[in-house]
Amino acid sequence: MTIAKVVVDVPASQTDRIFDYHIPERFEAAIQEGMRVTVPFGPRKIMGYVLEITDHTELEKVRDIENVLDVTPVLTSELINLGKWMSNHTLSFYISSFQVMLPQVLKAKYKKELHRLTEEELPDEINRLFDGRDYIDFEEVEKSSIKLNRIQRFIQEGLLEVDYQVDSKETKKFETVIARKGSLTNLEEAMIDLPKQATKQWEILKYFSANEIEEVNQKTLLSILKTTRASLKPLLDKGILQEYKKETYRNPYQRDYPKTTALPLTDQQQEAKDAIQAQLAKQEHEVFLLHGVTGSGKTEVYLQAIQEVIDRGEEAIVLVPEISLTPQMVERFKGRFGSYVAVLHSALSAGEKYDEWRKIQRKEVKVAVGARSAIFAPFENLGIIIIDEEHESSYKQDDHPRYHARDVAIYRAKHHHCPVVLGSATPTLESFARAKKGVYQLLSLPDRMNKAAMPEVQVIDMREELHAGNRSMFSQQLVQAMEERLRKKQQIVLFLNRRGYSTFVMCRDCGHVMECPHCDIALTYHRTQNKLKCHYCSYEESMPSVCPECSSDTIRYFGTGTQKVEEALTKLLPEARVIRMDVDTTRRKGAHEKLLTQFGNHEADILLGTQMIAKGLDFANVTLVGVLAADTMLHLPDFRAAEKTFQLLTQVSGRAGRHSLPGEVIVQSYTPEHYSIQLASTYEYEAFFQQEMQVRKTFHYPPYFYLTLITVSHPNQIKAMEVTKHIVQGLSQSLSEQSTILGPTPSPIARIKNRYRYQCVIKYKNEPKQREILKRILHYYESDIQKNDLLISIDLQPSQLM
DNA sequence: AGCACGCCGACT
DNA sequence: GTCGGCGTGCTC
Repeated sequence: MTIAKVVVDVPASQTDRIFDYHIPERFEAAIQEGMRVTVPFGPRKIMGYVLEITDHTELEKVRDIENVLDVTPVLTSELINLGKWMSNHTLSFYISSFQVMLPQVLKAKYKKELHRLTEEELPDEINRLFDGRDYIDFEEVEKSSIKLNRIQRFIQEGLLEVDYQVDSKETKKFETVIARKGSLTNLEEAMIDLPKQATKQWEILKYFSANEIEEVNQKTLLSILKTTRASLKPLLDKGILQEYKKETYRNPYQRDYPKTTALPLTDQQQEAKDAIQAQLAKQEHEVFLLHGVTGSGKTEVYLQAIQEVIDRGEEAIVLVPEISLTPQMVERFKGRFGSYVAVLHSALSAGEKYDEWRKIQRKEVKVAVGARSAIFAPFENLGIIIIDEEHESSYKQDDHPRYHARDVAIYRAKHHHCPVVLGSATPTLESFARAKKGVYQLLSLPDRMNKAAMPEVQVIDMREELHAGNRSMFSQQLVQAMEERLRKKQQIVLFLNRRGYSTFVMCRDCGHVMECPHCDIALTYHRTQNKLKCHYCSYEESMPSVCPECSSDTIRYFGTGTQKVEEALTKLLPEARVIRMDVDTTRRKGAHEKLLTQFGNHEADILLGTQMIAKGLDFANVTLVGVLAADTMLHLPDFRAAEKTFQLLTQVSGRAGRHSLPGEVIVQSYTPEHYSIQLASTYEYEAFFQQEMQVRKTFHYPPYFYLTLITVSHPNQIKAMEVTKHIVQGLSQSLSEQSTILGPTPSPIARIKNRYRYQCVIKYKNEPKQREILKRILHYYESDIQKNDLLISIDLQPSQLM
C-alpha cells in the first residue's frame, strides 16, 4: 500500500495538518514528493502538495489520490523542509508557506459545476436553466430563482450531480517552428529539383543551407524573407521541411544587453571579494555584511562573486528591493551573465513570472535576480545568496507567512553550506551589531570607487525660513541652487518623502478633517479624479464643495503631494522641464523605465519623485539633490523612525555627484538638530549606530531585545480591548521575568474597515517557549475566531509597530 | 474554508 | 407536517 502525506489547500487551523491518501496503482510510477495533486476532501475535491511518500498509515481506511497535476515536482525536498520550518517560525499554516514559494499561476482555481444526467425526468424549470448544456456553473444555480433544496432532491435521486473541478491557471506559450527534415545535402538536392518559378521556396531552402541551421521560428523566417506561409506550405507538403509547436518563454526583457566583463577592483573591493571567495572554496556557511558607502561598487563585488559561483557549477540568488529592481539593475546582471539570468519582478505578468520560475526549475539559468519571493528560487545547488540593500523593510512580508527574506536566506544557505552576503550603505542596527559581535563577518568599502568625495550636504532649517517670511516649500538656498543648475544645464533630483504625510482635506473655518467612515484615518485627496480615498479600505467619495460640519466653503486640501510640488515648481521656475515620478505616473507598464530614460537623455531638468527615486539611479549629469521634507517620518510612532530617516537621507544623497561633476545635497527640515539628520548629512554611520544603539538599549528595543507584536481586532471595541487585556494577563503569567509586555493599547490606526484594533508588544531576550505559549493563546481563542469574527494576528520580529 | 447534518421556530 | 434559519463538527 503506497501512501502520500498531503497538505491540503485549506488555510484553516483545523486543517493545518497532514492528511494521508492512497496512491492508486496508475500513479505509482509517476508520483513524487513535492508534486501537486488533487484529492477528495469531504464532499469536495481540492488541491494539495505531496510532502512524503511512505508505505504505511495509522488510519483504517484512506481515500485515493484523484489526480497528479505535475510531471516534475514543484517543491524540492529542501523547500518542503523550509516550508515546515517557516510555518513553525512565523506561526502560519503549512499551506500558506508552500503557496508563497511558488508562482501565482500554480495556485489552484476551484469550480463547482452542476451536471445533468438526464433530461426527461427533470422539470422544465431546471431544464430551462441548463439551456441545452450538459453542465452549468453552480453559481448560475445560486443566482437563479430555483431553491437549492429542490436541486438537492434531484441530486439524491441521481438525476443531477455536483462536480468539483480543480484548475491550475498555468499556461505555456508555444511558437511555430520550421525545421528541415533531412540533411543539408538532401536540402540542396531538393533545391535543384524545385521548379524555376518557385523563387520564394528556393529562398527559404537557401536560408536553411546558407546558415546551416536545423530550425527557425516561423515568424522570423517569414519576416526576414518577406514572404508568407503560402510559399512555405508546398515545402511542408513535399516533406522537405516540417513544422511543430515548440514551448517558448515570454521574454519580458527581450533585447540585447551590451556584454560587460569584470571591471578592475579597488583594493577594498578586492579584499571583500577575496574574503567571500575564500569562504566559497571552503564550502562553509557564513554571513557577510558588506558595508559600503553609496557608489563604492558593491554590485561589482556581487557580480564577480557570482561569476566565481557559476564557474564552480553552482547557482546564485540575488535579492534586490522591489523598488530598485530598475532596468539599470537588470541590465547589469543581464549584461554580465546574459541568458544565465532569470528576473523575478512584480511588474511582470503572472505568465512571465511563471516562465522565469520555470527557467530556474529546469536548470536553464544559474542566477535568479528578484524581489523578496525570489529567495524561494528552486535551485538545488546554491553557491551564494546576496541580499542587496539589506536594511530595506520590503524584505519582510507583511501578511502570512510573515517571513523575513534574510532569515530564509540564512536557513537555505546553511542547508547548501554557502555564504550569504548582506550589502548596504546603511545596515540595520541588528545586522551591524551582529557584525561587531563577530556573528557576521564585516567587510567594509568606506570609499567611493573613483575616490570621488561624497556630496556636500547642507541642512536648511525650515523654521527659520518661515520666520524670514518664506512660506513656500522651497528654501532660498534650494531655489538659488536650482537656478544655478538650470543655467549650467545640469540636472536636479527632488525628493519628496510622503510617508506619514499625505494630502488630507481640512476646513479652514472649523478645522474639521475629512475622515474615512470605516477607518480611523484621514482621507487622501486624489486630484486627478477630484475624489477622496481611504488608503486602508476601498472607500471613496467625491470632494465636497462645502464643509459637511459647518457648511463653510473654505474647505481645502493640505499636505504636500508631488502634484502640488510640481505646480509650485512650474510657477517658480517656468523654464524648467520637470518629470514627476510617483504611483500615478508610473502605474502603466514600462512607464517607470520610459521616464527614467527621458531623464537620462536630458529631456528634463528636474526629476521629482517619491521613495521610488531614492535608490539605484545613476545619472552622470545630476549635481543637485533636494530633499523637501526630511523629517516627515521621524515623528511616526515607530522605534525605527530615526533609523529609517538616516537610511533614506543617506540613500538620497548618494544620487548626486556620482561621476566627474561634484554633487551637492540640500536637505530641508523642521528638526535639523536631530541626530539622524545631522549624522546623515556628515555621512557618519558609525556615530549614528552608536547613538541609536543607546536609545534602543534604554527603551529595550532591537537589537537588545526581540519584539513580538500581537494585534487583536473585532467590530466591537470593548471586545477587542478585553481580549487584548486577557492576552496580556496570560502572557505576563507565562513569560519569564526579563520580558516586558506593553499594552494593551489601541493600534496606531485604531480602526480599519470598521474593526477596532488593539495591540500589545512583547519585548524579550530569551523566550524559548514563546511560540508554544502563543500557539496556546491562539488555540484558546479558536472558537471566538471562528464564529465571533475575532482576529488575532501575531508578528514575530515585526519591521514596524503599526 | 466549505459542506452536511441536525435542531428549532414559522408557516402553508 | 415541512421549509429554511443557523450552530456544530468533520474533512485522510
